[in-house]
Amino acid sequence: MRTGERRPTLADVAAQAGVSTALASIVMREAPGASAATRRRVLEVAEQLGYHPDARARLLRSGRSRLLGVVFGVQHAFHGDLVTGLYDAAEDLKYELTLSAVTERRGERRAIQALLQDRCEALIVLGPQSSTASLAALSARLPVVAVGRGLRHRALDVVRSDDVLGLHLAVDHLVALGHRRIVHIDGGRMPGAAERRRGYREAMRRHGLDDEIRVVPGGPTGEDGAAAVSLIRDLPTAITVFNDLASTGVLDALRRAGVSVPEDVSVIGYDDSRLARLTYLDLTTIAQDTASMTTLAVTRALARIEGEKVPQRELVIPPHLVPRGTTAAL
Amino acid sequence: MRTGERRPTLADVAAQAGVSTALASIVMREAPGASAATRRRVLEVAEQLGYHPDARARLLRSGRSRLLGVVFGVQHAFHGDLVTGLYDAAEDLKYELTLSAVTERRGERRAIQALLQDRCEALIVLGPQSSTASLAALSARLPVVAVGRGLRHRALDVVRSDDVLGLHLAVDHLVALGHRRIVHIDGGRMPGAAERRRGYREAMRRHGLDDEIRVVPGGPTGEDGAAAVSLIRDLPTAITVFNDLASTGVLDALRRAGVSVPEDVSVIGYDDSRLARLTYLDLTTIAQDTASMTTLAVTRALARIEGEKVPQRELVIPPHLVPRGTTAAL
DNA sequence: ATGAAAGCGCTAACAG
DNA sequence: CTGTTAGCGCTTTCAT
Repeated sequence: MRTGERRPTLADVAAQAGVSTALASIVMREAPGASAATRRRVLEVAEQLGYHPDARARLLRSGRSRLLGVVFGVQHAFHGDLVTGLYDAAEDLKYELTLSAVTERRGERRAIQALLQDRCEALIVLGPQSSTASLAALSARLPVVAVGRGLRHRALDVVRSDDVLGLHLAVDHLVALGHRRIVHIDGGRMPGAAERRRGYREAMRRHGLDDEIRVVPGGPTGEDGAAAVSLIRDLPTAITVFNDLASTGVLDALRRAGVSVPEDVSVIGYDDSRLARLTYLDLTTIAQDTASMTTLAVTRALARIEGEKVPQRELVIPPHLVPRGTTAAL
Repeated sequence: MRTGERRPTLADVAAQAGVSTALASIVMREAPGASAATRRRVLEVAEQLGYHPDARARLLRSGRSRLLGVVFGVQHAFHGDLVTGLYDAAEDLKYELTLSAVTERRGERRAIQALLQDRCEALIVLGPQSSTASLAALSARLPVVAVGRGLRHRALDVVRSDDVLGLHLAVDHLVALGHRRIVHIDGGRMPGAAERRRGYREAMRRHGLDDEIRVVPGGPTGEDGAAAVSLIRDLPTAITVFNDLASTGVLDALRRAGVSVPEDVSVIGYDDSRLARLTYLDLTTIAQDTASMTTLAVTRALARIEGEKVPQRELVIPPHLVPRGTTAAL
């Protein structure tokens, strides 16, 4: 189906339009310095020949790639939201995004390697798994922005959600509804778990509920949530859970135990994932502000590329509560 | 943190190692024609200098990009599985994958455009949304493989799952368990819905259950599934549902109605999504063979690039049943 | 086994 | 406004 001929080059277009390649180049990249007539003619020929500029040659010559590398987990629903936001944020800036996925068999190291070969000018790593040290080493080569995980290193920019605040919001909401006996189901060693745990404890204390503090070991999966429920000694009136997925396990375990939500027990998740939005789950949850996070990540990457001075390496974005059907007044 | 110096080029490595760039090039791309000693020395210097080959220059010179463009929906969980499979399939071939995401605000057209500028040699489009005509037009420029949606056009390669067979398997499974009164909840106008509907009807007839055929209008979402349940007149003993997500709605609606699964009613979903695998859902479902689909998609793309003759434009992969906890003998 | 030279498709100086 | 010249960093003949 394909024509055997090679694809047209700028030289072809130029020749066909009867101008030099330099002039054709000016037209193609909409640079000033070509007459309207020429401009029209070149564009016409380009269209007719089906010419598409060769991004690689272009970038090779201009010395810069104008590429922002994004490392993301392709199985990770939340990363999908972030990638969407990143595209939006990069939209009008004259930078392109290039994606490199982390899969079960393709580690973060390989994903990053591919991006380096593409000569990206900065890296935005979603939920980085590499060691702080190795990312910091990378940052000697190009700016690295970590999103969603709080790495502490002077060479790394970090954009993350304020997980401590997230649990403050959750507990405040429950207390406002009259709850006092509130249990937190923990996320173990997952990124963010420590902060959420701390946020829970702080908020409980702030409300004078020191004696009610109960942290039950859990994890990130539905099973973890379900298992955690069975560890709870006397049923509280409300539960804050590490994330939405674990919450679904919690909801299911409660239901099996004959406990109604939110009549008997209120439940709050974390992430505002698609799961939480399912109408029949209708999970009250804490939403991370992906729009702000992605915009800031891109802005920060560009600032580093341009060599601007930036005041702080870490940007902490406040999340917000999304009240839905799994929380109710006592 | 970054050193101000430009990144090392092959010439730097060559000079430092005391060889020509040509020789250094041979070493870097593991081509034959360099002594072990040279090889070692060059590699050593490269490592020490932190040299990374410039993919763009490399490809520019060699005239080919050895790039396979992949268009995928970043929000689409199933696409995540496919992308993972594609990376695996491309692993040992000397082609690289380059991803371009479709988001709510970044249409398939833009995603494809970016890939064209990257000089991909073939396009693999997951769940294409563009018109058959526009994809066919594209295929005049480079091979296009559509995955997961059955486009019928002589210029397009298609790799998809056999949805008709999928529902045969579902119905057969239920019949083997003693079910006869089996309802199908439909997917409306979604890709694959028509085939699944047809597969249901065919299988029912094959089992002599013509009189039991009941197709209830539904859709792809959880809500659709829940709504469909309320449309069912007299409760059957089993339900086949368009997909897993809708199945969760079905399960929830049944539960609310006091119907136990699988004791009273068996339910089968479709996709074997992560949802289905959640232990507390434990949904019996039909799994698409993503490994085969992705392997074949890559193989086919390469065959087209190499200009091989291929017997058929459409590859239909059989799915398989994943028996779990939502189906039981009558 | 190694090196010299040419050039991939394009853009950036500089001339005119 | 337009053309000429020189590469970007690499691979590929073709010599040696």
